[in-house]
Amino acid sequence: MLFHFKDKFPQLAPYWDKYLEFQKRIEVPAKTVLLEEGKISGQYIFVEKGCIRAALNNNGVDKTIQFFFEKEGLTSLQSFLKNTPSLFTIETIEPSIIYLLPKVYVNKLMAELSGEPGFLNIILAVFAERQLHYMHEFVSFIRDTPEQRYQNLLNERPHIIQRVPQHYIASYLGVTTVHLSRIKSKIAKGQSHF
Amino acid sequence: MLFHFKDKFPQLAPYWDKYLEFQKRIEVPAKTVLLEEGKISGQYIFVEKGCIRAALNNNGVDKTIQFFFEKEGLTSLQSFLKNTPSLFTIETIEPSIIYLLPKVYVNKLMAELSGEPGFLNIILAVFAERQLHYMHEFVSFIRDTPEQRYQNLLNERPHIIQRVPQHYIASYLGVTTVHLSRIKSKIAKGQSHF
DNA sequence: TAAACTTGGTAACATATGTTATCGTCTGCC
DNA sequence: GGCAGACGATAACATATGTTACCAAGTTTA
Repeated sequence: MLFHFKDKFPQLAPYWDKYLEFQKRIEVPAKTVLLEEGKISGQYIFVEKGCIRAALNNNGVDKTIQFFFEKEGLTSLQSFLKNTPSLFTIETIEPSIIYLLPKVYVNKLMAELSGEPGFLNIILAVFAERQLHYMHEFVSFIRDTPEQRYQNLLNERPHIIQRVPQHYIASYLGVTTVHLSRIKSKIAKGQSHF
Repeated sequence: MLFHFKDKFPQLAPYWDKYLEFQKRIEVPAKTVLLEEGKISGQYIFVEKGCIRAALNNNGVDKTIQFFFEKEGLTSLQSFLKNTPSLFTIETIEPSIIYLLPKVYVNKLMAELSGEPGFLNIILAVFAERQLHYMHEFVSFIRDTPEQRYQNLLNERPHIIQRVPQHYIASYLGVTTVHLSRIKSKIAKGQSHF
């Protein structure tokens, strides 16, 4: 969960280089499944180029729950830490270049890093960020309407709307593709009343 | 963020005792505000007895986002760590007995603990749990209907339904009190068809 | 003890959102 | 070049959910 912070925390860079040889670089087309729902996650995923989504199958309906882009790392945390079946699938949206680091090396890396001064603060910052991210997503569902969540996406993470097919965004916002279309057309009409 | 794990991780117990003298014990009635939305969190909150909610004001509408009970600890993490205005209010639901530990002591405690062997694993486990909690809440909004979320509450955390007034639960589920009443009566009808 | 407040149920109506179906465009592929 | 599938817009109708209003039973408080 650390490599995507190597720019933010320069003291991690040597470790990145050291573990580079254990990472498997793969170049894959769109819609390649990197981790299947129900399987156990055995590796950490780092996005060099392209774009990825996490999704789950709910009674035959595909629901996207998160997007990842260049320089971001991910895994199914719960599956990775607890060796339990992953609750979601991880698959590419665009043709992508991915680095995979097997779990054994992640564990070795963590053990090495635990001696690094200041590492505790780094790991706390990383985990706190993730926790706050999910909390904000969750609060947004309690507080905002789907239209407001779409506006938030537009304002705060427009790259998602630009790069990701709309039907993935719809389920991520908690609505159907039909309703997301309605939201967009409503916003477009509103803007034309200038 | 640690004291509520002192039972789970016995090696923390001595620190709990050591810092007990810096904790302020207060006994407060229901609806006592412990942290106001917009203010900066300066202390960690531990629930000895009673029950607490986190909530925010959205255009005059009160929305509950989380509940806490005996032996749980909490704070506005983002406000506490970053010294930014809290996004939510923390207030008691029932008359409660609360322990408050000022931030300076939390920091001291963290510094001391960082030398404890195995502490890294503990803190990672604690943060991972919280992260997964919020992720599950968030995924539930994408995947489930309000009725399903109410059923989940009934099955997984019935104590919430038993102890907390229904209008708090309604906003927590993302619906109005009227609709939660409908959900309950629908479920009751379903069950009576035996 | 009476008034005020809190809590929760229900009805009637309004709005938001889902479902199903149809159409058009684009893109990859053979 | 054409065909199949992916993607997105829209309409018509069905269902879910919100809004407002009213009622009733506790509970707190003056």
